[in-house]
Amino acid sequence: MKKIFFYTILRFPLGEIFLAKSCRGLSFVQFIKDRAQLEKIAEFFKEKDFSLSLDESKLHQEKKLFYHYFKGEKEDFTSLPVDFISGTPYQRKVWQEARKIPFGKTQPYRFLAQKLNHKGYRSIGQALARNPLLIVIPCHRVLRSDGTLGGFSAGLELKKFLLRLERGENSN
DNA sequence: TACATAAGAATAG
DNA sequence: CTATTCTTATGTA
Repeated sequence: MKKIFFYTILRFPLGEIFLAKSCRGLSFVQFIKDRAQLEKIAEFFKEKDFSLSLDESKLHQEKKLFYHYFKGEKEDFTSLPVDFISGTPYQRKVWQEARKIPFGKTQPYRFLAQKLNHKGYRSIGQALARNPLLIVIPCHRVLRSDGTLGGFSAGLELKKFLLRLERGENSN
């Protein structure tokens, strides 16, 4: 029996975002850079033998949250049910820890490492780079210890945009 | 099993 | 600023 996912695509100032959820919760949130990105996503679901079905109505709640968020309103995604469809146990631990970073705050990678009791800071970055739930898992709020941004899988521009948004400096 | 890689950090020069 | 070293999960062979 194939697992079924409902998806929709929503617009925001920098482009489009792909949302997918299962019956258990939100599973996938990705920035769409171009058409190739969409095909990669479709392939990912195909390889996992998951079926995708366009259904906006089933994602009504999530869409509302994102629209509010992009208007600069303080939104809290922590109570939203999620359903991880990828990731090792370690990665999921890092993701769950990262979700707890509140709106508008930033933390160094070290902060997450300390919570997990080790010094392999780089593996934290590796885990966040595979974050399947953009924004819901706020990896854009994780910076380097010296205050520089570090990296971002969906592009540093997006990371900067999200940080400005949360500081209410979304004028540029 | 062995080795290279990664969105880091601390330190020395 | 750059170079070096430490660290650890992960992917590849």
